[in-house]
Amino acid sequence: MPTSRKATSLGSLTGNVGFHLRLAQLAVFKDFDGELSELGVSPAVYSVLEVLQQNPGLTQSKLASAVRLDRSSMVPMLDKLGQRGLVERLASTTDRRHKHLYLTAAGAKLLHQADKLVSKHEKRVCTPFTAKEKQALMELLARFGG
Amino acid sequence: MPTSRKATSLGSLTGNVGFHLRLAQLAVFKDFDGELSELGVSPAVYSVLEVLQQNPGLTQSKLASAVRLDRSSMVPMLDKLGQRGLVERLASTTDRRHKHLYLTAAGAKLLHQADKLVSKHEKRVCTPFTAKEKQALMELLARFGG
DNA sequence: TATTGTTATACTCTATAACTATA
DNA sequence: TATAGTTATAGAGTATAACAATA
Repeated sequence: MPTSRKATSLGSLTGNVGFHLRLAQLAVFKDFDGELSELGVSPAVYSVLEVLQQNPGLTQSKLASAVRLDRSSMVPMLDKLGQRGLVERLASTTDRRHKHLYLTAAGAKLLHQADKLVSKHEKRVCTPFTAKEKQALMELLARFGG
Repeated sequence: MPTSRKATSLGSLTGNVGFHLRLAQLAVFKDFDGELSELGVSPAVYSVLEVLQQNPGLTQSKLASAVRLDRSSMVPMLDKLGQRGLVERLASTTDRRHKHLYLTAAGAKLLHQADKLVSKHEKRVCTPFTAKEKQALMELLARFGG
């Protein structure tokens, strides 16, 4: 028998939120990667740099919870960013368990470049939406408790 | 110095689609897992079972592209489902490169159980939305080209 | 030559648990 | 006892490249 030419049916997956979130994220992350891989900036790296710029001196655990990673997952990531000279870890003087995180000048510069590319990426990825629709989408997504 | 009590600011991440998609997916998949882990059904497994029920006899490559995986990633997954007695691979009689996939009776039964739990999960995860809002969300997500 | 399923392999992301040093 | 960061480890998920069988 020849393979059927009918389009594959997705059945109940059509109404499945998680499935559609995954497909959307796949498309969006792929576009992100196409735009920012030349800078060596993944979505996770971007979120870390951005949060550190907004919150200089943040501790590792607080950073981890802000970007929704385990604090143990933060360590190798910060190791790499440290090796690249983008982020500094400074031991706290008052509570020596804490390390305060700061973007270096190189980190701030890279983030600035990344911001421009992220803007392009966001615009491209959101071409299917009007400004109102994008706003509505973001607002709906936020309700999942993210 | 005591650690700042201010909420961590997310800066431009607030308007970042990919970041919000990730947070939403994290929340949704976590809920899915809480409901269906007892059945040994992950989101990926569920999507495969559902697509096979809808499209009996599908080949591996077509299944892979339907659920957006590489065909090589399909192999270990189908191995596991085969070992669990949920899915059969039948060599095609006409094109011996193809293998046609079928849900077994056990697979259909498990999917039926899963469907009920997925319904519960979907309802719970979508409590923040009216029916109209959910529909709007799904429609917006679909526009990413997923 | 091209395609299907397969294998071997490796990489990314992430979490869990246990350790250390502090508090 | 509790917390911050670390380490070691493992698991899931996924992809790439190359191979055998077949078309």
